[in-house]
Amino acid sequence: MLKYAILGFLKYRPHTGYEIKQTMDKSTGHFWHAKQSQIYTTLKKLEEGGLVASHPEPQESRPDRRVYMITESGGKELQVWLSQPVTKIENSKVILLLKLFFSGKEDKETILTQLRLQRSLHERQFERYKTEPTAFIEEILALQPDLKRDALLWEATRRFGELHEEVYMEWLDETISMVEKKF
Amino acid sequence: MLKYAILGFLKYRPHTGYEIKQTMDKSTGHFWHAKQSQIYTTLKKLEEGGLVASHPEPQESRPDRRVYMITESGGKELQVWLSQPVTKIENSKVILLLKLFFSGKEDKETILTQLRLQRSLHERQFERYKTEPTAFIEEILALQPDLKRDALLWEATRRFGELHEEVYMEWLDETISMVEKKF
DNA sequence: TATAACATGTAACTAGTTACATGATTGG
DNA sequence: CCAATCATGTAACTAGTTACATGTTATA
Repeated sequence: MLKYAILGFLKYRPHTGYEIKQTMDKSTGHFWHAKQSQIYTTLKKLEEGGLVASHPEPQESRPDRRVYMITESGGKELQVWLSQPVTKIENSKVILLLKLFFSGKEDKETILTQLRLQRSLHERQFERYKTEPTAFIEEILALQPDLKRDALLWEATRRFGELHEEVYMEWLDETISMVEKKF
Repeated sequence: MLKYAILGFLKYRPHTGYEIKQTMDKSTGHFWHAKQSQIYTTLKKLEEGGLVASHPEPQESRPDRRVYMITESGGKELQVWLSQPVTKIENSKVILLLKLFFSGKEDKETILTQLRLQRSLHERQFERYKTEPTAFIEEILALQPDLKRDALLWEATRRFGELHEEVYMEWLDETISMVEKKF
């Protein structure tokens, strides 16, 4: 899938591997991410398959960069993927829930510490999703006002993250007080 | 991580690989799942590491089963894992959002079809989370009333799934009407 | 009579993570 | 002067998926 994320970013403009990582972290970070190393290996595979093309760009006083562009065939592959509906819901993996599920023999305080730590982590994340992707969207829209439709969808994905963090905190609060009372 | 899920189930009672798959689907399915093949290979690795032990159980008129039990060392490893706090929030991957993010050039109807299909899938899933794990919890609690504490936590994880599906639907409705109006 | 459920496993593959290796420049 | 940023890549590994292989029995 990272393949399509990369093609998607390159559709807007050429990127180096390093830049893809940065753009990804600032925009799709809360629903799609990748390590730098995986980005480089995937770019290589994409180039072998003719979906992207690259050229080295010498820089003064900086290491050389390799700039990647999407090819016509890459554009088509992206388009086909985008037009296909997602026909199933993905089963996610949540380590916290797995641990909690098997924690019946743990003592009350261990569980509460666990849940309270998560509460603070998600609170921070919630604040992030309200500012970071918003800044990203406004920044790009100021330079390219023709991306209004894109920006509406970007905002929708940001909103998803916000709602999810909100409900996560709600659930943590609910669960913390349940454990406090009934354990 | 599947390793810990398996140890967790074996802590309650011995299971065959086949049974682990079934139990997992009915209980942790919405936040932890695995393919049958992965369960078998993981059991094998766990046995090599001495964390579980197995013996074959001949059956009349059925293929033989291999029953796995947790060992003392396996119990300890589980215990250590359970007591460690989860110190970061995991970055999830949501294909639908990735697709939506790059769909600025798709036409309105393609996007709406996509979102409406998801709406119906999540509605079905929502109904499931309200009944399936509940039935599982009650079934076990009827046989083993000493698992009351465990059952409280199981119910909390079920509630998480319910809340998440609810907010997912909320977001889909919000996004569908946004696309209808502004695209 | 067909298909779902029971039952176990291997092989090949794809995806993703961690660790290593290298090295210049800028800002505090 | 130290940490962060810029910049690219490989190797080894872990996790997970797909496909293949085999065979019985209960049930609709």
